[in-house]
Amino acid sequence: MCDTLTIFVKKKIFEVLKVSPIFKELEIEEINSLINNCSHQIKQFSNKEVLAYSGEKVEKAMIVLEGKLQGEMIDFAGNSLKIEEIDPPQMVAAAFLYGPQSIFPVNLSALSEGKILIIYKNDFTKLLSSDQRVLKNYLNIVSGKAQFLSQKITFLSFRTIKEKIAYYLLQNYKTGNQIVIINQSQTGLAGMLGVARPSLARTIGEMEAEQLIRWDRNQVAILDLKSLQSILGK
Amino acid sequence: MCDTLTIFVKKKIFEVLKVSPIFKELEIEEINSLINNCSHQIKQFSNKEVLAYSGEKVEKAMIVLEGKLQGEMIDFAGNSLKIEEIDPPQMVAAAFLYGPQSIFPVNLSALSEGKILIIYKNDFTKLLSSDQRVLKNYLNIVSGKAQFLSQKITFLSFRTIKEKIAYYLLQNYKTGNQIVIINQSQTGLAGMLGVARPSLARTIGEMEAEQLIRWDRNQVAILDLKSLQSILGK
DNA sequence: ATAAGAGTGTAACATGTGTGACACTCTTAC
DNA sequence: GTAAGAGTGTCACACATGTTACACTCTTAT
Repeated sequence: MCDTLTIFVKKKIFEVLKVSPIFKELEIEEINSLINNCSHQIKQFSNKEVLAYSGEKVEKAMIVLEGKLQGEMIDFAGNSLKIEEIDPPQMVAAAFLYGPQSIFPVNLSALSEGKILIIYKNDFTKLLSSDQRVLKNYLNIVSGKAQFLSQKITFLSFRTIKEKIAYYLLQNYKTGNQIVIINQSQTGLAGMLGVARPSLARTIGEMEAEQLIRWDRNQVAILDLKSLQSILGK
Repeated sequence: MCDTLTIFVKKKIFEVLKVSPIFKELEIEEINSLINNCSHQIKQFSNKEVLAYSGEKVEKAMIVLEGKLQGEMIDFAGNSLKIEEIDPPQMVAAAFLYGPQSIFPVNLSALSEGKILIIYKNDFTKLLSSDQRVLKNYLNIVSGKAQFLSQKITFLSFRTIKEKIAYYLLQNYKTGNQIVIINQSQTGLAGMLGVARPSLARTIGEMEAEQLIRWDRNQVAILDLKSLQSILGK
């Protein structure tokens, strides 16, 4: 019984890995042989468990197989600024495995229970050099992370909440459709933008009063595109 | 005469490239043969010239050979937030050559006249796959960039100017020496921290009144290390 | 020496945001 | 159906920062 369970679990794992960015364009058999050629382990984590602290050395590559993790910066007043959420089949701290420091920039904690695949750095390096495609994928991931962070800086550089909201909406705005879908609670968005939740609500209220937008749950209607743009363009 | 000049210039270029992070551990002859196997060009730029605008597509790898460049974000009030300076023999926008978007995150402008080496993306990709060491170097550079940006986020995440100052000083503080050297004017520092200049001066004044520091030109004496740390640690 | 320019100290004021509090709605599970 | 929890709207208050303005020092070039 334990055997069939193990087989079942393994099968599921490889299905997750197959759609993982790091193994893009590889077949399950290829992934299997690559993984089995380097030592690795599967770790179970529970909800709210902290998997790594900011400042800790990054010594292993981690890929989320099940559940959800989050990276958050703890500022020194004890408040936390959510940086990103990590779902399967994403890699954790990909941009911090190499480089001059290789130190966790955020606290890594679990938003639910789940599983991760762990490969130690040495083994991961071998894995990278053993397949050109994996290498190319990894490059794309790391560059993508840098771009994500750069994006984040753009956000934090805005002074007012109104600017942040305008920028966020215009980023997710597709021409032709006046509705922007927010797949996040207002509370979550506040964390994302690095502002206090009541302040966000207040500003949203102001922007509704000005007839710029209509905020409905997770749907936001853009009422006055030009004025919204002029908040940023002025 | 033109020939000897060319040879002289070429020699100088390869000396710069030899100490460049991307060609670390390679000999001049190896670099020469790698470069000559892919099409490239040398571009002269003049002071204050803008080499790339934020949002533009990144299609080429650039390495600064001479002079100084800067990346700066222009916020929508027209103020600029300096992000980093790029000296020879650094690579420009290394983290934005690959990845899902490959778009310049900042305006790239010249702080002096100088020269850059340009290699188009396709050729650069070939270069990467043709030498394992170059590839490894590139990985380190890109990861380093991500880490730099992450660092920057730490800065921008601080709420108060006092926190920013404390963080900045403690970062540049070497144990044993109570004096931190600021190689920047107060005005420049204000730009770096993303705050208004009078506000910075005011806060410095407050911190001097509290006997935390003594600010003298570009020398800052740390008077009360523990209290300074507790600004961040609280 | 003198003028010009950059960098600095400082003040009064306006404003945007965080804080803490409370009531209300909506969802979910039992 | 009901209770618990998460998410939301809103308020009064405190406070940190930007803004604008002016005077002062220091450096540099003429």
